[in-house]
Amino acid sequence: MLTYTRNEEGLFVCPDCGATKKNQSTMHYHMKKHEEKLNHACKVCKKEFLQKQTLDLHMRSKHPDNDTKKFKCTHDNCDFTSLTKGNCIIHYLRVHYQNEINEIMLKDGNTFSCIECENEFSSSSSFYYHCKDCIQFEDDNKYTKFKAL
DNA sequence: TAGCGCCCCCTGCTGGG
DNA sequence: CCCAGCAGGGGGCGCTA
Repeated sequence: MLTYTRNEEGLFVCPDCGATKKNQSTMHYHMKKHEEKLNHACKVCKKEFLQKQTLDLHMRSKHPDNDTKKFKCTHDNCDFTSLTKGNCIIHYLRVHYQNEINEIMLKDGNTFSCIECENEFSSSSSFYYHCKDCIQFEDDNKYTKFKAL
């Protein structure tokens, strides 16, 4: 089995490809990819995934049971629900903060950039997700209050 | 060092209007 | 064709063995 080492900066170094990671768990995950030990298969449809969490998400979306959790949009009179908190945040900003976002969004072809922080994003989804850091909310913590149902 | 769980963030694809 | 939403991957953090 391969083992990783630390360099003089204290970073974890992959002996296989030389990649460096500052977090030990991240390097551990990286090493597993080299060893191809990340096969998580769905018991129902046999589909395979790299990560257990991805398998869990697949199970919740394709083979839901009574315990399946969803995140609900906290905006007044909005019934939107999503399997992931991230998607719920994107929905919340895209739909309910459209005006605020339009003020800071600069679209150039398929590239979305933020005039507040000058970051660029390759998709609208990632731009909207990013906007939670650049937009002034009426209720600062509202987007963090999405409840798992 | 190894293993696990949980989370955030980003991305690409898809389906509906 | 565009956009909202879905679903998957990468990696960070914390904890325990």
